[in-house]
Amino acid sequence: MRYHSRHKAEVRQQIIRMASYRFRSEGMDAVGIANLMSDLGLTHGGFYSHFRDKEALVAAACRHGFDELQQRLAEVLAAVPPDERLATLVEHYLSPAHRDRPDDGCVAAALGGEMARRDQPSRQAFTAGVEAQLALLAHCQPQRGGCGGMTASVALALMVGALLLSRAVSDPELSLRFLEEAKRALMPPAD
Amino acid sequence: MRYHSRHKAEVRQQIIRMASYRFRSEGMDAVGIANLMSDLGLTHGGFYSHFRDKEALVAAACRHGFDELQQRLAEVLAAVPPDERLATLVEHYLSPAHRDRPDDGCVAAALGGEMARRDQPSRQAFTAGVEAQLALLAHCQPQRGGCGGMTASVALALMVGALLLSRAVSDPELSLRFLEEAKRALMPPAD
DNA sequence: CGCTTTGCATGATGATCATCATCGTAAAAA
DNA sequence: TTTTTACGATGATGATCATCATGCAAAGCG
Repeated sequence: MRYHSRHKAEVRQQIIRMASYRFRSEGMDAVGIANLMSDLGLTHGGFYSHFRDKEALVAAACRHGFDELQQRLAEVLAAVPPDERLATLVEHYLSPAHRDRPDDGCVAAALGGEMARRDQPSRQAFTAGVEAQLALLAHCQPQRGGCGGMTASVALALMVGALLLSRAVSDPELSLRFLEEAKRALMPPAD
Repeated sequence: MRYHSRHKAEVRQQIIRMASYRFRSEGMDAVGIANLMSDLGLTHGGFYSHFRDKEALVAAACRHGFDELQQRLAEVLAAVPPDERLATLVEHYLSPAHRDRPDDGCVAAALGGEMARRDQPSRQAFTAGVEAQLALLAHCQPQRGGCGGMTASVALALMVGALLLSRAVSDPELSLRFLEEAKRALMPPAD
């Protein structure tokens, strides 16, 4: 090998990382291979020695995005007493900061809509990520039943939907309303 | 004018109608002008005499999609006693049939993710549609408070999120779980 | 120090994209 | 019947797309 043996793997990782950001912020169709590679100081030629096609990159980027979030969240939640974990997670997920940084945020909310139209490999990677999110959510329910009596899948659907709508809507007030009211619905109702 | 005076308006309406279907089922970026026009037996040339640019079509298609749904729902709900309206709406929205026909379904669920990245005109049309949905939802809450104690914006976010995830996920069982559990959460809890 | 290996660059392919300028033609108006 | 008018067809523009075939140059191995 002409570079040290890790080099190819490192470049591959960089491609995936950059793709996972740009896909989330611009959409998967809007990011071209050549443009993406040039972000890393490379040209489009080498791409196909790393991935069979764009679909393979989408799947890898999807996995990477979920893994990264999962890991980051696990760290944050571990530092918080168990009965505050749900509140911490919800507060973070439904914050304006998360709304305004889709590139660094939840893959499900950023790419869920387009995922429904993709091929099997990508959708499988996406599904695995969603399942991991569900497990994490179920794991930090304060007591039996879950978030204000919701199951994990209901809580996830609500969070994803609220974040998605808060991003799509052009009225800042309505945008905030989606975040705030979802937050309230997810937090334990009593003081 | 060479055709009868309604002709141009009719063609315009057909373009919008077709666009609103194809945008929902294929995504707004994936549908090209030339391809869309050829669906109507026309060529790409005349498009720009109907719309300033593609963005204008997106906004119009968005309005059309919401209007159509709003009208169809209003008809269905009017034929149902007030205390069954919420259940009817939820049952319909979270049905596998709706999941499997995005082209004929909710604009918010199909295009919400991509809407966040579009220009102002489209997002304003989208926002107006969302507001109409919220009003309709608030209007068919069975009693004070709303769907199992949810506000309209929470109910909408949950429905949109559940439908979106049920479409994106590749596991049929998980897909159904999103629909069923969201349904349960939205229906009045007591028998 | 030369050989082999291979990651990446170069460039081509053919397709599609949004947009616009031009023009024929068919229908309405006269 | 003749004139007018504008819808929509044709074709060009320049950009970008995913994908692949070829070739260079550098790094590890001998």
